Amino acid sequence: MKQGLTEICYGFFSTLANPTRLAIIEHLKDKPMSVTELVDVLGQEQSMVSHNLRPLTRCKFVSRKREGKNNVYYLNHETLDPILDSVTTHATKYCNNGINCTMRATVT
Amino acid sequence: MKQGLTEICYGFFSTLANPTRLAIIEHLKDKPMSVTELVDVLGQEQSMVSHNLRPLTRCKFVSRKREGKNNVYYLNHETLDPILDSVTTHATKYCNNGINCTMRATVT
DNA sequence: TATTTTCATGATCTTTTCTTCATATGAATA
DNA sequence: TATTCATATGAAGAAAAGATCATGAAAATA
Repeated sequence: MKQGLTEICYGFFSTLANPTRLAIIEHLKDKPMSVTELVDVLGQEQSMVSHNLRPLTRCKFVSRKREGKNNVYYLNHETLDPILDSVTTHATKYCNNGINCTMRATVT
Repeated sequence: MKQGLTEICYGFFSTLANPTRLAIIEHLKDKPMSVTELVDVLGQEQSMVSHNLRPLTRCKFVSRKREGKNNVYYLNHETLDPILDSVTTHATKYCNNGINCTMRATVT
């Protein structure tokens, strides 16, 4: 049974709506990296990086591959490149690159 | 001063990461609607609809136009159509249309 | 201008999500 | 096989976001 667009999008966007996960994505854009490498470049705790890799993996935004003693994570460029390009275009055109944005979605 | 991609994306995606706001977007895809009309089709409280229209407006996903005694909201198709198409494509190809997805991003 | 209709906003409580600490697991190497 | 390196997982307190109730404000109309 096919789910509605709203539900699918909710899982999709809420996985992306997190600074740590976005930073991971931004780094994986350049090259695949192991957890330890991500920990180094992000300056975050290992458990935090691992915790955040999980939803990214579940939603297929990244894939994992065991290489020697490392788990190396690969970005799903096919999905994410066009999406991130769209965001950039929108931000440039409508948001002055985010300068005027609160960067929060709070409903109030 | 230009903000990093991560920050811009965070505002962008967290605004989209909400079922009510996504439902609003889905309805506005068909045609512009007033708040009262949205309240009717969504079956949600008026204050809730208004509260959720705010971040959508701030992020320029919708625009507002006063028409008579109504505030009519217009979807930004230019930004949202390609994005939603990308999500659908991803869901079809990688997620079996969301059937296997928890639909939540929870870190644990 | 008083009233109604339409919509926005504020405050508060609830729920969800995040962060951190502690610990477990698994593969490689000594 | 004991140890180490690399990573995942669980649980719990903290923080953020959401839902609801109450109220305020603007435009149209009577």
